[in-house]
Amino acid sequence: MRKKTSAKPLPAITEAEWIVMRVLWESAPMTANAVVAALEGQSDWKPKTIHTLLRRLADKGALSYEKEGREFVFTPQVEAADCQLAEGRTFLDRIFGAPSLAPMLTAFVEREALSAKEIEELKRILNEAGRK
Amino acid sequence: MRKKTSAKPLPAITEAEWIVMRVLWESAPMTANAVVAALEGQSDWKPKTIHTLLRRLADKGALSYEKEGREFVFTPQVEAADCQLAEGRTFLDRIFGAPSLAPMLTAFVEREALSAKEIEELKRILNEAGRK
DNA sequence: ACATAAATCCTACATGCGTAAGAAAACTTC
DNA sequence: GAAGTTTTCTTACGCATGTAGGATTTATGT
Repeated sequence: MRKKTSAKPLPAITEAEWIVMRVLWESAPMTANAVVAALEGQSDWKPKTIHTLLRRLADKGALSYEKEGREFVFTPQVEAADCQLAEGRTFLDRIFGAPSLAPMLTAFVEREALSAKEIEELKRILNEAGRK
Repeated sequence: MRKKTSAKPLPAITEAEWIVMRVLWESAPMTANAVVAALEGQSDWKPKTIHTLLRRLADKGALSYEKEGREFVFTPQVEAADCQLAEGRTFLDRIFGAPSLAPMLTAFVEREALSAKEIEELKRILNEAGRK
């Protein structure tokens, strides 16, 4: 069975929202306060700001929430890899004019932005990909 | 002599502006009208809109312009690869939380978003990078 | 030089996003 | 069941961005 069969359209996630989503993807389900606590130190947002972001994400379907005692508990409704892939394609299109990784990799190489170690890691990832 | 010595801060380029910059990087120097003509069909912007984008890009130093007869001629003042690298790092940070290409490549692989041909091309780019 | 056409300069406006305060509701504890 | 505390809901506001119209200036042909 193919993966893409039911492909619901992914919600647009803004820059600030990505920070929140990354926390959720790592440790969901989480209460609003747990998210606030997790972001302590990583951002200087007021709790109210984080609540706003959670609500907006829930509004657009990126998160679900259900009451658990006194607090809401949030859970991602979209998968990280799907959103990352979609954002990646959009990004490549915007910056390089084509949804392919090659021009991006070329730009990094051209500016010597990759260490030897990173190059090895990327090769390893590609080799595993090819072998499947 | 190192490359980064004079690193002036790159201007922030918005989504719409990237489309204009890509045209300029390909065929600069260009008059405003040449840019408008080049974007004919690729976008449904009114000429005035494109003029506004050119002006904003000039304002922030991404383009220079000088009068050539009746029209201005625009030339990029920043290099594509530099901007692409900077945007790429920002993007990787925003989406994956780290400025490394590996997580992005992993996400693409994980979703089987790369053809065998693309994988080969990426490997080739990496091999050339390593050999320098 | 004057009219005309073409270019540039200034101004504008809606929407989205980052950021958050204040109001209202709900749960807890006495 | 009233008071206090904690959560959620409603509302807001400035700035950036996409999108462009109108006013003004500049070149050009006669």
